[in-house]
Amino acid sequence: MKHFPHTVAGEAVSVQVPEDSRDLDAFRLWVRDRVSTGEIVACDTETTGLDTFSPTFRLRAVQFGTAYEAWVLPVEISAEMLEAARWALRILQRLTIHNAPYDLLVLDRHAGIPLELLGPRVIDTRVLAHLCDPRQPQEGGVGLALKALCAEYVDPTAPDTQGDLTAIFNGMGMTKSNGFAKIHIWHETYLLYAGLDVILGSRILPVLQRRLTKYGVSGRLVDFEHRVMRLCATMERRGMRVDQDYVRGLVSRLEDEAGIHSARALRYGVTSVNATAQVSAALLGMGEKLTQRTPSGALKVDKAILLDLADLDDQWQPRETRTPNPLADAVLRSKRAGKWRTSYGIALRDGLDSEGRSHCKINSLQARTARMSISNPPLQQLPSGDWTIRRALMADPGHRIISVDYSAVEMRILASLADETQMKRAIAEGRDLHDFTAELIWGPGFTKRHRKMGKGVGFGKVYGGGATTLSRQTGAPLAEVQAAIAAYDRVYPGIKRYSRRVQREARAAGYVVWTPSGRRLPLDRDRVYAATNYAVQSTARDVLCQALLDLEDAGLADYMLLPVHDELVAQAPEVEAEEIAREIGRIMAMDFAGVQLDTDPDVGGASWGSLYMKQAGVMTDHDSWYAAHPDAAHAAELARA
DNA sequence: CTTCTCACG
DNA sequence: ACGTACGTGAGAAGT
Repeated sequence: MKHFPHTVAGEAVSVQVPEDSRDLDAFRLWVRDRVSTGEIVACDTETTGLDTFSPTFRLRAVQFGTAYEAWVLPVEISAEMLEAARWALRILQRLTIHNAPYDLLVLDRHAGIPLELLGPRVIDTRVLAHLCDPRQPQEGGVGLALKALCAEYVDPTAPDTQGDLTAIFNGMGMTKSNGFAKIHIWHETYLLYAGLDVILGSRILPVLQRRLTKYGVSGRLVDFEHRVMRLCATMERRGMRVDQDYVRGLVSRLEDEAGIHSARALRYGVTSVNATAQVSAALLGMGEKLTQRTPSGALKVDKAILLDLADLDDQWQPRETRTPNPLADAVLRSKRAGKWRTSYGIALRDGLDSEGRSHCKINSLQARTARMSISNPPLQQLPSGDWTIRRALMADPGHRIISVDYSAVEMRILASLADETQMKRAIAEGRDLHDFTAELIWGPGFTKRHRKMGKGVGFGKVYGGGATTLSRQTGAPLAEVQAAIAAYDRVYPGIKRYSRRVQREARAAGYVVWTPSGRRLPLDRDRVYAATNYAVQSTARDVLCQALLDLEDAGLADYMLLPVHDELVAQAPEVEAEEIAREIGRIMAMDFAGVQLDTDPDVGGASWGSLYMKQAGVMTDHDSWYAAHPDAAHAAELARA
């Protein structure tokens, strides 16, 4: 047995590392004691990296611990060691893990402990930390990292285990990314830190629980978030099939396209299209005027500005308002192709599991407002105006892709929270909200432009923006925007009233917005106007999460693939896809405090991209299911027109 | 590491 | 009294 004494918060603690069968007997005795006392045991894993689903990934150690004692099981050295860890994971009824989805998926895939078995017994301290304070360090919060939480609440002198190990890796000629795979399993600091992490995890749990009680965050919300976390972990485990041949072709096409347009840019002296200083200098040299500046004072040359110079509208169609600037055009096209190639093409090409599936990370509780985020690859941010990227993602063989989204969910939630009579009436009557708004303000003869303005003002309300920004965003004259906002406030008095109230209540509560779900959202003192947005965005997120749980209760969890803010992407076998989509839509639809939240189910073909194809010919040419069902392609074209 | 840009809802 | 656009993840370039 290896034994490392250490100090945490001025108290002696001990890290034990079994080396053989006899040592494991002592471990088992310790585990039995923990079972009989009913203590919550902290658990953690050490692995070769973060790419849980990669074919080269390995589990190296499994740790268990309480406030004073940790056991580090180097499971990679023997089947017996792994079996002891598996036994402990099965027998321990109450565990705590920091960032549980990671370890749950590691143990599910690499230790044969099903997520469904272990998940319900785990309290995730990262979830508790988010419910206490969702702010990241850069936003003035403690953050959600175990290290930062412990420095704040347990022991400011506790070592930065991750950071220190990185330094050790560097000193041994390894990097942060390969060090966890290469460092020797008996490296003493590695083992000590592996043990300290569970001791710290064990100590942070009661601190966070007390804070939640103090703040008045309900146990119901804690349970809700744990269920959502587990359900998202099952989606992460399922992953999504990638059409690898298609992706390789896509990457190569985008590479060619980026090359052609960067060669065009080179003719104007721009050697790197992503170097904004080069681009702005070259444009000035061509006689263009650049007036907008970035926060740091540099000349701004973003997409909107380049589209103007290239005489293109936001759909990249010629506007014929000026002579197109060829450099602006080349930079735009080269940058887009380059970004799509690296951020989406290569991200989807690499990092797949052995079956060619992509397992994006679903962070079920991430943003300031509790919104989810998705990374590696960022599947929530794939281009939606064009089907070519999403075409790479496929339903399982014999299945079709389904998407069910909420209609104007944030506006509807705002109407409900604000109890805005007119708006609620429009929703109840099934009216298009932006048409209704335009008609209220400008009368039955309202134009498309009026509708767009009304919609923009609505967004401004949701975001807490003002006339200046809206005018800048839409390009509409300031006076016109101001008039529209005034008219909006006149026809929807409840919205302004609610906005004032939620800001007043947030100030009174110590700069905290409380959502209907009982979530506390700290507010920046100098951005109190964001209160409305926080309440609306966070509530919309809670609505989708409740819907996910309702779908699970209805036995539909196996069909889910990915949540996307106000939408669920799913799949179902061809023969029942239409029916499953309707059923998902029916269950997701709900009454939210007197306002109906409607859903819009859509069924595509074999690829996610098929949902974004507008013409039947494109569907039959580029999606295998539609190729075999051309009549359905024509029906889909009509439905999407 | 920061800045800028760009993809999404 | 007045006005404030919300939330993410990621790559490239430059310091």
